[in-house]
Amino acid sequence: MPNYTASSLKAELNARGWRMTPQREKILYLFQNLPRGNHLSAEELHDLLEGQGEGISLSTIYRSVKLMSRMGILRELELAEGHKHYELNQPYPHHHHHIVCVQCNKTIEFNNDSILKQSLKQTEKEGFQLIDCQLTITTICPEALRMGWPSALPSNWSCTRAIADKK
Amino acid sequence: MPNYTASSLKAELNARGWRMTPQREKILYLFQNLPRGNHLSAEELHDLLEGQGEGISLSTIYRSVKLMSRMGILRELELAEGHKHYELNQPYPHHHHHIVCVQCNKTIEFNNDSILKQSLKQTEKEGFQLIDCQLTITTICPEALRMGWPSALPSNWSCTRAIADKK
DNA sequence: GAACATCCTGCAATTTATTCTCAATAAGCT
DNA sequence: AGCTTATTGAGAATAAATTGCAGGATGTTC
Ligand SMILES: [Mn+2]
Ligand SMILES: [Mn+2]
Ligand SMILES: [Zn+2]
Ligand SMILES: [Zn+2]
Repeated sequence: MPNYTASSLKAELNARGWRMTPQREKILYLFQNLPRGNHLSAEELHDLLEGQGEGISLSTIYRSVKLMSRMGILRELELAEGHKHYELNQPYPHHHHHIVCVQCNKTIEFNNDSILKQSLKQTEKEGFQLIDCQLTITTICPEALRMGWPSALPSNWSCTRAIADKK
Repeated sequence: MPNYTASSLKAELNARGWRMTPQREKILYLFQNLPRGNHLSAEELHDLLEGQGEGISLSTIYRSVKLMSRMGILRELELAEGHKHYELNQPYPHHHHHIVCVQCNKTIEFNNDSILKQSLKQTEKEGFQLIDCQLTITTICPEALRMGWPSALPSNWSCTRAIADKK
């Protein structure tokens, strides 16, 4: 995915029969200026824009992030929190993946070029067109492990078996 | 296949202060006998059990699949349909990943051992403990591409739905 | 194996994320 | 400018998922 500008976004929208709007431009701009590692929910995005005096209705937020995700401009993240998060979909070499702790939702990003490469290969082989690929690793973080996971952890729940039973 | 038995499931549950119940056993059994490539939502699981005369309340279904996912027995899939799906979490060499068409939700499974390997490496390097890893590739399928995606698609057109097994 | 503590289930009610409806507006085209 | 239609905002509607509670079941301890 290229780095979009207002006019390249407009071009891409128009090419598909869609329209450029101030709302879409503001959303793109916000994501492009978000520090790396930030993942916004629709609500958070709404509130952030609100705080900047750029009121955009929540309906439009939802419609926009969905559209922009399907266009490959944003990526829709399904981390472990019950709602979606969005971030800019950046091309190689900024493309990255996520490790998530199911105990505390801590999320860390990591780069791995070969995953995108293999995804592209697999996708082309099937005749599909890649929009995004995400490797999400669900884990228990070091803190939870230090606390004695799984037996000594506070009641709620814990995890048990890693599928890592060997090569 | 490294399947759980009723007694090994009971052992794991009890080790964490939880209990074996007929409901949990039936859910495990159902997933273990599900043809490969099937992904069940909570509702579908509920209906399937209902059809087998094994009525289990929907609340219990939800609670069970969540618990079993955190235990690493099931994996929770976030494909592009607005609700979660579940399948058995199988270790190498049955571990697999998914390609999904965002237009019609068609899903293809594929194996790729190096992804699990790299996930393990990355996870250990960070001091986390892996429960599951899923590479999800969001795409446009060949059918939708042939129909002129994105602009030329009739508003209610939809690809043929299928789940194809891939090697 | 009976008593006990507490975990689990089923049901209904509730929460929450996301989509939908529709009249008004505005973008893109000629 | 005028026309067509995509898009917006506001709220209602939908659907997935969670929760509170009372009765029932499970595992543990004597
Ligand atoms: Mn990220
Ligand atoms: Mn699968
Ligand atoms: Zn954690
Ligand atoms: Zn498709």
